[in-house]
Amino acid sequence: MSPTNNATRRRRPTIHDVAREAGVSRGTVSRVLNGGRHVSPAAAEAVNAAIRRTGYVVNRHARSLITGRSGSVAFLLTEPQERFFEDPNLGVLLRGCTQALAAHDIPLLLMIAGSGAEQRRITRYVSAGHVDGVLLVSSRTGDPMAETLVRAGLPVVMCGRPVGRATGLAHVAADDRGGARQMVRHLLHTGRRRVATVTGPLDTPGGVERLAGYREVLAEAGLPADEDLVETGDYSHDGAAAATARLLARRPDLDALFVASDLMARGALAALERAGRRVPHDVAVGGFDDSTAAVASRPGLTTVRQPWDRISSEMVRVLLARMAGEDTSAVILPTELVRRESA
Amino acid sequence: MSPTNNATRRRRPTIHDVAREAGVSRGTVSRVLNGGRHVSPAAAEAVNAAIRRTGYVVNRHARSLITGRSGSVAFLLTEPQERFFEDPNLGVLLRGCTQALAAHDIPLLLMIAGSGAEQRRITRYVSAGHVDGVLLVSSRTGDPMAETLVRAGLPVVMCGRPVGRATGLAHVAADDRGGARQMVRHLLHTGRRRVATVTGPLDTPGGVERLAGYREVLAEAGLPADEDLVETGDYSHDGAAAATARLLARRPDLDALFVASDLMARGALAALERAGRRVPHDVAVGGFDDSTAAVASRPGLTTVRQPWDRISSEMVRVLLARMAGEDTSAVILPTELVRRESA
DNA sequence: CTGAAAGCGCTTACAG
DNA sequence: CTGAAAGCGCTTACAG
Repeated sequence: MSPTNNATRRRRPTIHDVAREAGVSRGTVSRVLNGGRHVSPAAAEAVNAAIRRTGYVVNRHARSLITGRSGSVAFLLTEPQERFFEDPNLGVLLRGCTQALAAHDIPLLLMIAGSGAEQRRITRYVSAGHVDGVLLVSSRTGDPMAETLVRAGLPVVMCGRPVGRATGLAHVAADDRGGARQMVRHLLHTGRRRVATVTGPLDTPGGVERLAGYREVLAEAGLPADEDLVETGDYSHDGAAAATARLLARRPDLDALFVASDLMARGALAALERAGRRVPHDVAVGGFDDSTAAVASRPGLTTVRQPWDRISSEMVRVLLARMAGEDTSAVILPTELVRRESA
Repeated sequence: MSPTNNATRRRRPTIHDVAREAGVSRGTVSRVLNGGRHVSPAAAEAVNAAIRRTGYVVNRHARSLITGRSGSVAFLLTEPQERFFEDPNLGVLLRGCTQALAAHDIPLLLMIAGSGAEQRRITRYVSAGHVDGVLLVSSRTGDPMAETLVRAGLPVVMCGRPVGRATGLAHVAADDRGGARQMVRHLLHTGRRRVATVTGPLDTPGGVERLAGYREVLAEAGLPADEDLVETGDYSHDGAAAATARLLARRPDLDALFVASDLMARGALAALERAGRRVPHDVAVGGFDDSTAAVASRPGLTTVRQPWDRISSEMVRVLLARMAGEDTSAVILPTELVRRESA
């Protein structure tokens, strides 16, 4: 049938071969494999030697069948597909999670739930016990999958603070509000007083929290709340350019602009250039993310770094803890202001 | 032990429950599950109804244990980690493969082999039969994993033409040479005669093939081969900027530049701007990829589109064919010239 | 077309 | 500490 699959490959050694080779029972081999409790040093030694000689590798399917655990974890993305093109953080996150799991010898299943049909298919698959836990990435609120998975009894850890229904979902996030505060405070320190903002979508944690941080700092500085200085963006380059143009139309005197992502900040820079504003001379611009877009930007973008490498490793740590029955909940990680030319 | 894992979840129905419910034997249920050969319509009907009533979902571990197939596929990346940051095509490819496999209900395991230790770990895992096939992405030549996996009897499909030892490895690739030919021909059509190029690394197919296309077209046009017009880049923004500066130093009169990737073309544009050259007036610039970088670039980048969505679907199609024992080999897909302002 | 039975490779109480 | 045995949930010849 499948020449490459079966005929070619020779039979792999089983636990039985190892037991015979080591002169012990299969039970003893299994005990060595699973931590070596209740095994004499001599027996353990003999088994390990036999494993080396035979090249034995455990058959995970057999193990899973009896333990009821799959030994794998899902990285579930419930995003409109464009994010994969646009958001470089996603790649960093995915890589970080893959490698953190690899250190525990746990494979990562990548699942992308765009359409409703895909969501149902994945829910079925995951609920059937094919993975032991889920790393969930979905910026939008009201994502029905989070609740579904939790109700199915699956350990779930989200990336980012869940907006909307406060399910007490475990999550790992950067301190969005604190990061926004750092940036706006910096803009005020450079002497700006008419600080506008282009927010993220207000059904995303980044949208809500960064706007909140912006408002807090302005209020603390005794500056009036002015809704003319606030525009909502959609995390896209062009959307932010349009939002910036609207801000300039309403408030031609604005002297600083806090944009809730680097990609959007690039759009804002383009709009400012078209409007003849010099950056940072006329308008100081601050972004968020410290993505490659921030470095490549001209002028270089002053921005807020999110600790993506730590976010991924913490997500894995929390998920493994939950899979072991512990009840860790939220982890919030600090951000860092990165100064370049734009502000 | 694990409250979220076991206690909470109730026992899932097995094939035995379905058989009892349908009033048939477990063998018959299994036959219905596996295509319904040798099953009477009445029995199939009863089984399907019972599956619906019980909410039965097959236990893949049990199935795998007996069939010897895992029902999953690996997406294996053997890249220096930066590519995940820099190359947006990778995300598109990964998403495309995930979804093409999902249509066949085949989960994708993401594996990233950076270090040698990781390569060995993954080789062991994969060779142990934990996946049925491998989608391999590694632009560098001489990747030892490809050969190792093939020798282990695993169906493998590479993304991009394998450079170096011609193992007759199955692969899917864009027509790099043809794409380069389209671009250089276009530059000549606009009246340019001193066409320089920044290549990709010459141990990558994109580096080798796009350079070959460039040379072919110049030769066909009767232009002299001039090695002063050729610089090797490293697929990075800054590397390409430096390469462009070297070209300008050697050949200040160059009037066109073919850059082997959009990201590098951005670097080239920056270098040209620093040197006071206007694009396209003084120097026409062409990129490769049609990535988001091409759209965001100012001026908009004329480039060559690679059909990434088709590449991913073809990779999956060829891999599934190989897993079924068929012997498909290479698929080369056509590229398309995308005209914007830079050339 | 269908049932009874063997067996995939492992883990885990249960005795000793 | 260790072995013998049961059993996880399926698939697949083998008879009928």
